[in-house]
Amino acid sequence: MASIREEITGKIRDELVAGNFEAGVPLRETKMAKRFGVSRGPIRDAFLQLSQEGFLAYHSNRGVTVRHPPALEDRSFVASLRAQIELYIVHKGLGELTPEGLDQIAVALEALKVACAAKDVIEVAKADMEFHRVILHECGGEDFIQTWRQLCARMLLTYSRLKSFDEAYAEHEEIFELIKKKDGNKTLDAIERNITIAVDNPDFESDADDKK
Amino acid sequence: MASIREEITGKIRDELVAGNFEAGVPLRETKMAKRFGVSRGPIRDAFLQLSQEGFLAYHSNRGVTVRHPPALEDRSFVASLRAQIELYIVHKGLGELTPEGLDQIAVALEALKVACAAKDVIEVAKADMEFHRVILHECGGEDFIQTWRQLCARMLLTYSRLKSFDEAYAEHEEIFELIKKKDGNKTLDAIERNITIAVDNPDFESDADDKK
DNA sequence: GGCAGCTCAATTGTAGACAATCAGATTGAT
DNA sequence: ATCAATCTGATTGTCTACAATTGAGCTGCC
Repeated sequence: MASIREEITGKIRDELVAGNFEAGVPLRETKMAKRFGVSRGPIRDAFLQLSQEGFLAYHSNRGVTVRHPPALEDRSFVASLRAQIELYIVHKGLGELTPEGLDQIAVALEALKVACAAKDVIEVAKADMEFHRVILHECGGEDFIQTWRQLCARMLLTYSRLKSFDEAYAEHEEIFELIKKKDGNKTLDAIERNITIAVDNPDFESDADDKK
Repeated sequence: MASIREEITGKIRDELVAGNFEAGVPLRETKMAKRFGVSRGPIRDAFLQLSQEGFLAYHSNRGVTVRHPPALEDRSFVASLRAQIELYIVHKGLGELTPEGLDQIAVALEALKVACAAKDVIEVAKADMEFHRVILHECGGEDFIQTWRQLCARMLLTYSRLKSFDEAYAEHEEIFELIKKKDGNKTLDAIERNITIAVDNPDFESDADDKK
């Protein structure tokens, strides 16, 4: 069973991904503690962790605020870094992928299928990342997951799958099929397309952030 | 004045960089708390933060252990990611660098000079990173610093400037001079060389880490 | 009116006590 | 002797209370 801190961290993270909090507004330890019916301790830990993950901005003695998404011009760079990590790990670990690993990936893909069918954007975002995470994990990329997570966090602050849900799922299904075939080159291509394609789309509000 | 948590985090981080703790051994909250004469609260926070930064490995209900350095084969990839971030930020922000910013960089460079003169490897490592950090900061790269920090942490777990102290300093001085001239291309080259050159050197113990 | 300094409520930072959890040792049956 | 269940000491997880810090509003002087 997960600790309170982990549970809370997950729940708050979900809400941040869902966009329930406006960028820049402060989150109060007391308020969150009351809301979840726990003491401030675990909330504090969760805030600290989410700050490190890149979702919140920590201000000494003044609490945390919801972090602004990256500037438009930086987003493709973030995506590029994330893609590089995934490609590196999959390239390295695809060979040693175990049948059990494949099963795990299949489970994650199934979750994505359900989320897409339900047209639940938040669940799709979570399942999308989880699918990629499982792949990295099974390919032995544990060492890079923290950094990968930070980059994902930045992307999730403006998650926007412009394609239809069906297409989004199809993309990931293709990746899975290629992984099963252990077709290295095609797998890498498919992953790269999947990560970078969603970024180059300026048909969203600019989210003009005021620095500081 | 910094909070206890921040002070403790810094001190433990320094010791980790210095290699005072062997990889894999657990750090105990109680022991640290006694050692620094504070309660477990700030220690806990520090452990959590250092885990996120990549220095420690967090195990649920079982505390933290000193993280193993990245596998040899992964190190150049880590360096590459770090270099890309620095290059991207400097490329973007070199133009808007203010005179005050230049002063800040000069201060950091001076600290590196002192550390090199003293032949204090730990201080050199810290000053080296701080020099780069200030540059990123002054070039408006605040948004990427957390990720950059993680990558640096991985590199610091096996910091080894094989060159002489004088050469190490000279490299950074060159970077500073090029920045002053706002010579974009040459600056980027110099930074890239500085980051990646220290990695391709297998004349160190392998640090053969057992996974898990 | 404008501004320096003060006051105070709100909020985060830290301490210390208690509860939950885990790994290793002990016990006991087979 | 082997192995599973239990016990136990050490360690982390959480809670409550208190201290320190911040920023906003007030006060009074110019």
